[in-house]
Amino acid sequence: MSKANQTRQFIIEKTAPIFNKKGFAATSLSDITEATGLTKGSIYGNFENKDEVAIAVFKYNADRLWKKKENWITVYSDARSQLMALVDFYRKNWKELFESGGCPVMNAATESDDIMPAMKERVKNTVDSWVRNVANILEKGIKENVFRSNINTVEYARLFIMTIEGGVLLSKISDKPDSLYLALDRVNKIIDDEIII
Amino acid sequence: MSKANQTRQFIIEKTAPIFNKKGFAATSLSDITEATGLTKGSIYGNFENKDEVAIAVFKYNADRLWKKKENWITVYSDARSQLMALVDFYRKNWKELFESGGCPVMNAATESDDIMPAMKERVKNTVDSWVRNVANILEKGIKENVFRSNINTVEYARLFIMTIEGGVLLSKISDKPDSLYLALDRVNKIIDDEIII
DNA sequence: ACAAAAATATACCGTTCGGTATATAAATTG
DNA sequence: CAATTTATATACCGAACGGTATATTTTTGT
Repeated sequence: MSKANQTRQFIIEKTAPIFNKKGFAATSLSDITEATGLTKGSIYGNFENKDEVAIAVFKYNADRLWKKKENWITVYSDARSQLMALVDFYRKNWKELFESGGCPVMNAATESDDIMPAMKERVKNTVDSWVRNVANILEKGIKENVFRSNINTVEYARLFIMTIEGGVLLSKISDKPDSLYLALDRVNKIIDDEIII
Repeated sequence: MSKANQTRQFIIEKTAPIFNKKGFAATSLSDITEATGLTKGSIYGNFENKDEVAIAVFKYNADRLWKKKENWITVYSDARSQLMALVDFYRKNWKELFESGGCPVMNAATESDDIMPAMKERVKNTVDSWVRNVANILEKGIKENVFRSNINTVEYARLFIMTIEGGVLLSKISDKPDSLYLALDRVNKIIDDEIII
C-alpha cells in the first residue's frame, strides 16, 4: 500500500467512530484534523471533500461490521448453525456496537435519506447485500434439507434484519439491551417455528 | 392564545418537516427564517436557541403522529379492533409519514443519541408512552376477555413497535413499502397466533 | 385613544465552516 | 544519490454559522 493510501486508511479509521456517533453534518473538518493529528491540506490531499470522507467512512463501518459477522458465523459450515450464530452475534456484540455509535446502516440511512443521495444509494446497496447474504444462508439450509423448502427466503431475510434493526433502535434509546434481546428472541422463535424442519 | 404563542406555534409548524427531513444539525437558522418569512430577531424572541426550536419541533412531530394514530384507532371502542386499527394505521398512512421525513422518533433518536442529551431524554419518554399505550390496549383486551391473560403486555407492545420501526427503516431505505408491509403482516400474525384467544 | 409592554426587524458580532493556493517535506524511482 | 513525483503543512479565503444589542413596529390593557 502506498503512503497516500495508508494515510487515507488512517483517516478513515480514526474518524469512523466520530462520524458514526455525531453524524455526518455534525462532524466537522476540525473533528477530522483533531482525531488524526493531520492538517486540512493532508485531508484534502487524500479526499476530494467532506462528502467523500463520509462515504468512505460509512463503507468502512459497514464493512467492518459485516466482516466481524462473517468471522462469527463462518466457524460453522452448516446453514442451521450459521443462522443461529447470526442471531447470537448480535446478542454477544451489542455493547461494542452501541459504543461505536450504533448500527452504521441505520445511522447513515436516517441522516442521508433526504440530503445525501450518493450516501443513500450506498446504504441501499449495503442493505441489499445483507438481505442477500441471509437469504443465501436460508437457501443453503434448504439444500441441506434442514430448512423448509417452501419459505420465501428473501422475505424472511428482510424480516430478520428489520426485527433486529428495530431492536437495536429501541435499545439504543433506552440504553438497555432488553429490547434487542426481545427482538433476537423473536427471530429465534421464527427460526424454530417456521424455518427449521 | 397570545401573539407570541401564535408565532411560536407558527415557527414550529413551518419548520417541523424541515427538521424531520434534514435533521437537527443540517437545519440552519437561515432554513428557519426562510421557511417562516420571519427574521432571526423574531425567532430568538420566541426561542432561547436552536436547540429549543429543535426540541419543540420534535415534540410537535411526535405529538402529531400520536394524535393521528389516536384518531384512527378511537373510532373503535373494543381492544381487538383498536389493536387491528393500530397496525392498519401504518398500512394506510405510510406515504404521508415518509413524505414528512419518516418517523420522528427514529430520526431524533439516531441523531440525538450521542450529541443532544436533552433531546434523547425526550425521545426516550416518547417511546415509553407509546409502549405504555399499546400495552394498555392489550390490558384492555385482557379485561374484555378477548386477549390471553398470560401475555407480557409490555413486551408485546415493545415487540410490535420495534417491528414496525424496523419496517419503516427498511422501507425508507428502499423507497418501497414492501418491508413495512412485511413488518405489519408479521405483527398481525403475532396478534392472531399469540394474543387473541 | 393612548401609554406600556411585548414582539419583530435591522444590523451587526465573533467564530467556525468547508475549501484552496502555495510552500515545504518526504517518499519513490531511475 | 539525485531527480522527480507525491504527500503534508501553512496560511489564507469568502461564506455561513449561531447568536445578540438595539431600534422599530405591533399588541395589549386601561
